[in-house]
Amino acid sequence: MKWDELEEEPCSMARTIGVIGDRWTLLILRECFLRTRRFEGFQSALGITRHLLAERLKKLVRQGVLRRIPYQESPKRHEYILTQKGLDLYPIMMALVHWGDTHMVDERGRPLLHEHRKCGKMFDPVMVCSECGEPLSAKEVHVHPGPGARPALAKASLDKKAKPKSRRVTA
Amino acid sequence: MKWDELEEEPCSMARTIGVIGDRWTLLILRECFLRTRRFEGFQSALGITRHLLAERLKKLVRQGVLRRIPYQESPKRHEYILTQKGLDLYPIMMALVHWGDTHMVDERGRPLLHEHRKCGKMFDPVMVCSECGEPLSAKEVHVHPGPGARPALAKASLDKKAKPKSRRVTA
DNA sequence: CAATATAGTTCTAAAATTGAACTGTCAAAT
DNA sequence: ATTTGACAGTTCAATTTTAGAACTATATTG
Repeated sequence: MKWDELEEEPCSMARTIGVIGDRWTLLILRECFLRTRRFEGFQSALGITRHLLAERLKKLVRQGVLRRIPYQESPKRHEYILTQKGLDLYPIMMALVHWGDTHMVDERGRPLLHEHRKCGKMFDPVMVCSECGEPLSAKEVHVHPGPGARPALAKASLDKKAKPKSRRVTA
Repeated sequence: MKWDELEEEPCSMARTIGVIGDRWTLLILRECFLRTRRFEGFQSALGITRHLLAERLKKLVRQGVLRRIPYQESPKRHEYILTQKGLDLYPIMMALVHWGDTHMVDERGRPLLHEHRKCGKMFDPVMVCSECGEPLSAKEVHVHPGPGARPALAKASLDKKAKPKSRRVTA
């Protein structure tokens, strides 16, 4: 499967993965949330090759996750800042950090603590139901096909002998 | 940077990315949450090459995200099911889906809807502060070094001439 | 006995990533 | 006036990963 195909899958998770689902992109986004804005900043913070960094930044701009804005003329220089679409990735970032905090810390404890400005306390992120406010767990959630679901495959038309070139990516 | 180095970074996000931060692994995990358990099931649902699938499943088992359990003798067959550590990835999955639902849907709408058993309603996942229950956004959160933080680099010891083989990955 | 199902392994070709050097503009230092 | 350094990339060969296809192995079904 090519990676641009991912974004056309009828699956929101696959589409998201098509945009941010690779290792360097996720690390670049971490830096964005830690207020890194410039090429050299990303490069020296991450040790990514300049080639890949340029490539990934270009893609994130194309996708509307980052905006490239000039911060000086002559020589023209730009910085990369999160758009609203990019800022909306925050829950994903926090979920990743929290899982690491829960399952991947060593004896020394957490590398970072998070303080919530509004209440002034150190906190963990909790994912809750928008309707009832209760914390979510996989077992309490049922999925239903939505309006954008792939139409159910007609079982009768599935010829066992046919060798499809690539199989579906969505359940 | 090698990928096993990621897991030793003093950054919970980098460590998490080291475990689940590649495209196929994320898609495999999506299938796990949709109740796929067997090799052929993953393969035909995803169209992943058998080689990579075997490799990724092995890694997820090694990391304690999946458990490999026999479901028949002769020929010995196993299925892959989520451990608690794996189930704890649920908020990450939901955050990915929700971002896609918000920013990547086409005219037809969402591919999947989610029903919360407890309250019976279709919902969106919302990330809130564990202490005050308010929804979180990047601007309201401040980070502090935790007990497992990398000790601050002594500025004086940074020799500009020294060419470090690989730069730090953590801010 | 041949075909099918399941869960892999092995191999080669193609694609992505690394590492290192190179380009170009401008400001500051010698 | 010339060299040095900061910044933001680009280019290219070598290595690593992934894709695609075929093959192995065990047991059941027709």
